[in-house]
Amino acid sequence: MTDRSPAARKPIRTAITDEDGIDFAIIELFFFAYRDFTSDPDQILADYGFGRAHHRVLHFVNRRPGLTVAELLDVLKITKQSLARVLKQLIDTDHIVQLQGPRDRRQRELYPTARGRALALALARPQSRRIRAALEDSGTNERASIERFLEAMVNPELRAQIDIVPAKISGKSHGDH
Amino acid sequence: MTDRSPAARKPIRTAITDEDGIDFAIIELFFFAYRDFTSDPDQILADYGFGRAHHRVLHFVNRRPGLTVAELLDVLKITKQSLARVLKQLIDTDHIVQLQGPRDRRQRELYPTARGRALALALARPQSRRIRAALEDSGTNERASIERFLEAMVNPELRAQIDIVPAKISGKSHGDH
DNA sequence: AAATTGCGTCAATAGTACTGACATATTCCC
DNA sequence: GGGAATATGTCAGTACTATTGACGCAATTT
Repeated sequence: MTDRSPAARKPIRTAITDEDGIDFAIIELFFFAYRDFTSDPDQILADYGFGRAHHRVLHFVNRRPGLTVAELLDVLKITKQSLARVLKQLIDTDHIVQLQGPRDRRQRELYPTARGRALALALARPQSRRIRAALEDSGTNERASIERFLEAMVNPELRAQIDIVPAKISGKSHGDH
Repeated sequence: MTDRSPAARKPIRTAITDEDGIDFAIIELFFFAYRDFTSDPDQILADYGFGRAHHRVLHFVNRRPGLTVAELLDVLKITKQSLARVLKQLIDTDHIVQLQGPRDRRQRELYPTARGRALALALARPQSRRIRAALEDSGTNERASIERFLEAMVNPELRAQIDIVPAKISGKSHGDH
């Protein structure tokens, strides 16, 4: 089946373009943007012996204090076993604590400690700086359109995960500005 | 030094907000958007026994036909040894060919084959569809502002890597001659 | 009482990355 | 010409993140 003839190995010397209406420009920009976006916290995490997995857990536990292990697995889309090691390390280092669920005592509600909150903020700070700078650089007054675009990039079924977050929903939920 | 007292493990029950001016909304949206953005090609790659690493190599070899191994390593920011396995598989399956450099015969110029070109397109198609849909959904007529934002998110020193690409400006570049 | 659920853990495996070391061919430079 | 530097390939060892499968325990549900 596989064509091993020399012809099949002829090199194509022209660059792929936006033929077929494929948006390579944004595809590639998205790759580079995300690569650099995650590189900031990666540097900090290395000091703790943590990886990106720890960051994600820390982030969501801070964003939705009291979420259960099952809920966390659902958001991260990883397996229980993958989470286990990472979560254990974060608990052992007092970044996260588990509390028995009030209604269902089988559940473990996850909360950040002061230390976990501090680390989450430290990790988010350079990312936020980068975003702010990008919004200014690009002259994008329209922060809202960036937000809408990113949200529209998420699978519709999964958009629920986003809206769980407090801030966003009622446009201006008290608390900050 | 580590405070192991009970006080240090007190749970924080309030969600982290945009306190300190941290832009959690976009941080999180970026995470979800990229997660789903990469999930499309991941599905296709699985059929070939390939992973995300193969996708990246394939993409850049198609984008910049004739780039050398060293240049590819620089763009991907991985080590030679990491690239080796992936590249070997792509060559063995006739997705990519190596040609001896014309000026410097130590160099190996990398080119896609017809098959490699086809796979790159197949992988990009769903991503491009998602982008197109997101631009329409979000009513963002201003595709340019999304592009500017993403570009501004990239480390300035590394923006050169982006601009190497032909397409963008004179829609009809010939790659080489 | 029995079945189910939420969580934790053990064992085995895989994919992707890393560092270090070394071989080969080629080119550069004195 | 000959040595140094360069471009690539490869071998060995390690680490991290992820996977699946299986099992145990406690609590809840039926």
